[in-house]
Amino acid sequence: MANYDPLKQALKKEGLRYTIQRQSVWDELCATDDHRDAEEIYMDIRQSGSDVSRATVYRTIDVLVKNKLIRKLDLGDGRARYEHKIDTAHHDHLICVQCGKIEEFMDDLIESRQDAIIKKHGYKLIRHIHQLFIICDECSTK
Amino acid sequence: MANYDPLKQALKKEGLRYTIQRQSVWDELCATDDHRDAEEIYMDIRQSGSDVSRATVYRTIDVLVKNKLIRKLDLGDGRARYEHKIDTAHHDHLICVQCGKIEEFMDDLIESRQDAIIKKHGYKLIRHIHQLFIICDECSTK
DNA sequence: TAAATTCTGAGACTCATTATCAATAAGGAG
DNA sequence: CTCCTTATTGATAATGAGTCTCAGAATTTA
Repeated sequence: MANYDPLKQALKKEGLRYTIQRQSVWDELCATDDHRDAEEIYMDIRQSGSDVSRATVYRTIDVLVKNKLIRKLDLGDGRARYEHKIDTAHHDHLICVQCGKIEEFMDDLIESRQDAIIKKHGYKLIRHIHQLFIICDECSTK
Repeated sequence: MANYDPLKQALKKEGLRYTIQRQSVWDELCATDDHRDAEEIYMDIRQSGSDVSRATVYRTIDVLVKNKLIRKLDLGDGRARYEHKIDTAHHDHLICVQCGKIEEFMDDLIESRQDAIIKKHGYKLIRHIHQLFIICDECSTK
């Protein structure tokens, strides 16, 4: 159908109302493939002419994460980053500890080994985090 | 040599003094194989009869992490956990999202795939985080 | 022993995130 | 379309892990 709208679907599922603020947050998240923190997203929304409070940005992000429209990344530096999941396949992250650049990687073999480990223990996998902290080529030649 | 003392070695390397407080923190960290947060470690030190301030616990932990005597775990819940690295091989973690139990796993194939990915990009691996969030067998039968 | 330097502890502070609550807006009933 | 109920918003206070500050205590060096 032409009107497939993941935001409205998620809100309906959660019994929440559709508002311009929530739309603005979602739009901003979809606007780039970056990995931004809440403050950056908040500032970028203002930049784009909309006005949504920080509180609403945080609240909306929570709903979107819960409904898997966006992914939350914890890089261990105290600020969560977010990326949208529109038209993206599963991937994990390479993070340059020097310049902060974030790239994505995916390895079927690693994924299947993970599953095997879980199965061996008789556990159920809920989610996983796999981050490779590196020094990128640009940073290492400086 | 019989007097190999990793704490004293690390302190010397950092140009820091040896104190009873730092010894207490190190002793407490070595006392269990648990994955405790700073507050738990602080309380356990008091429990054991010593008295070290929270500030000193945090400060000492930093030195120990920097010198790889202990490992810091970030589970994404806002509290860092610590585990000592005495007589332990490299491993990653399985975390039950229900009961919080933490187990360890290690897979050579995954490790080598990681290295291959880094090499392919021409990067240098500094460290990695690989966490499998699961529901353990006990929790799933409840 | 004295002087110089490092450590410690108590509490103030930071900073990302969450909670509070009065004012506002959405959505349904009529 | 208007009223009414209920959810949402924004401003700001609160939270909580972790860090910083600084005066007094301890250690090392001279």
